[in-house]
Amino acid sequence: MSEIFKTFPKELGVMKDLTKAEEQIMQIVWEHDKMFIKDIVDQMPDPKPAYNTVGTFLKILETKGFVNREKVGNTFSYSATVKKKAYTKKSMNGLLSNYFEGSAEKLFSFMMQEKKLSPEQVEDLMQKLEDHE
Amino acid sequence: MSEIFKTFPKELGVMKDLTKAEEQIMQIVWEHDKMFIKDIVDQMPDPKPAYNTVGTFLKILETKGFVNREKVGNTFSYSATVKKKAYTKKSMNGLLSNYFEGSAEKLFSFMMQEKKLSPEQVEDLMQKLEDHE
DNA sequence: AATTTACTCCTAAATAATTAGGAGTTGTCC
DNA sequence: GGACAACTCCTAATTATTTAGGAGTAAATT
Repeated sequence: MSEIFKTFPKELGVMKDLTKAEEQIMQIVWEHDKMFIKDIVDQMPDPKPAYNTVGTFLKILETKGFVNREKVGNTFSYSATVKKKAYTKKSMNGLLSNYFEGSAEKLFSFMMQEKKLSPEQVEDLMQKLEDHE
Repeated sequence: MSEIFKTFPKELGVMKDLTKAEEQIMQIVWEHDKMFIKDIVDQMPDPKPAYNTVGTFLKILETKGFVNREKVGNTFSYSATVKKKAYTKKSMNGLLSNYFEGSAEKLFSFMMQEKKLSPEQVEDLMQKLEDHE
């Protein structure tokens, strides 16, 4: 693959948004490499949707390019094609631009203020990250 | 106000989600303390929605508890009742739990990896925050 | 005082998202 | 080999969201 295309992965440019119901299914698919519809239904919280409901969403997700289906015996298994990390990035960018003027610093500041993380914890974390590089 | 109620602000428990169109309006209302419908329409990007469309959303937002309207002369002005910060918190919590297993540390790590922020920038930021306390 | 303007309130059309049923196929199990 | 289970594909009903028109009112304009 040429270098140019690495700059335009599907994950960034063309990626659609997920609706809530679609996202719920993706969360399950992301956790399990390959899944059958019935296994997805099993993983859903009560009240569990009908088998065909999940099937419908998988078809939508397939046309949106989020999953791929593969014949296994006489049925199909589904797996994520868009990685969770890629969608996370997209979601973060949305939140960042709508709520933090696109500034990651503002986001960090917000998170710390909300007492989710103390300066000491950030210090430790940073240390670990620096060590990794 | 008694101490007890500070524990259960509307912002945390009962707060509804905004749809995309509603959120777009709120973004504008959040930036301006009090607004008339026509001023909101003016702030919308092209193609601008009809006056009544914005009015409809403001009514929905009022029933959802996000805005308050106030008679000014023979018309109404609208202002946000849910603060942008409160909704930001809710959105962040959603993202956090869906994409970072509820861990702010994981979010921080992700953000740094995505090169939105270098360790040095975090260092500086933390310094500022510590100075503030 | 008739016309225009700017708004209100109510209503509904159009589109998108969610949910699932029915008909048909294939394989399995007494 | 008939009954049942598990699946596919197609279709549609229901509900939520988005969009804006129409009728009426009150003030402003000429």
